[in-house]
Amino acid sequence: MQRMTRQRSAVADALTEVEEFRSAQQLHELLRDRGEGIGLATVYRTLQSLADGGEVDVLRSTDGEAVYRRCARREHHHHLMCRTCGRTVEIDGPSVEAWAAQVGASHGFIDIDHTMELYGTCAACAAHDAPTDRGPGPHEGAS
Amino acid sequence: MQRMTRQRSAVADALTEVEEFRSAQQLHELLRDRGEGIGLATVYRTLQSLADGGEVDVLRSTDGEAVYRRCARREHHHHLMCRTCGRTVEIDGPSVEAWAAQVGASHGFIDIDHTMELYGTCAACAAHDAPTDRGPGPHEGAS
DNA sequence: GTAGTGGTGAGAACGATTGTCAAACCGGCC
DNA sequence: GGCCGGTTTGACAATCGTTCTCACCACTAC
Repeated sequence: MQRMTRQRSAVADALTEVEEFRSAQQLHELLRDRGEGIGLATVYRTLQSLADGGEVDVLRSTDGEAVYRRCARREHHHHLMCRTCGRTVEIDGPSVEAWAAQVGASHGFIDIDHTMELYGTCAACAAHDAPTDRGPGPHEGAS
Repeated sequence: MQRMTRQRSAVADALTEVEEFRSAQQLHELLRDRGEGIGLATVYRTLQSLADGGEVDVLRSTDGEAVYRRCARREHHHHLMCRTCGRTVEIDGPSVEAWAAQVGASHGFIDIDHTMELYGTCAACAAHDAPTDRGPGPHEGAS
């Protein structure tokens, strides 16, 4: 149960090469451009099964699109993403885990889980922007 | 610019009463049930403008649906939500803010922003479940 | 070779959200 | 109070990401 097909390894390979989060549609387009004959539905299915198996991380971009990435580490970790170029850095948040569990417990909650992502502007992108005028970005409302 | 119409205040009122995160569709249904004649598009538009004005917090449920909530505090804060009943607690994360800024800076990122939500099972729901057998829940993959 | 099982892909279906546009409405002005 | 012009509304179409359907293909065991 779970064969390694041409399409499946193509998706896995693409994810390994690409270091950033990509949407299913982007990956599909990338694979088609590369000459891989692969259907969109297959890309979705494959990504989903990879995600189920913990092979890739999934998260939702702010506009609700699911984006996927193969991460170097399999343990729980977080990401710091450049909001301009999309460059991503994997980071640890040891204190966050502990803090989350503690806050949860203090409110009587158990089985605490959490999601957390950092966004910023990386050094390279900050340099490209007019250094004099970069108003307060569109800070997301929630959380 | 920005009139106070019947529909607009209906949405605002509904959000004030409901203490939990609700999707636009849920709010629309709630208002229709209540007898308010209001269109779905209007609910979306109103929620969006309320969110733009910082009147309500928006976040994405794990299945990509946008959910809205009027929060007691307007400053930045986080949420601890029961994954069973949806009950939500607003929490501070002072250490998180500092940690995020520090981690970002150490990677050369500026203008650090973050999203973070906690999920758990509240005491009431934990009690309702068979206390003997509640396997490890469907822990989300990412983050 | 043949049957069985799982994978694939084109397109339809679906659900959330946004765009369209004429009609209703709000608020200030007379 | 009544009028006027821009704003908001709402039914519906359109869009977009994602999932479903189903006939067909690939691989394995016999």
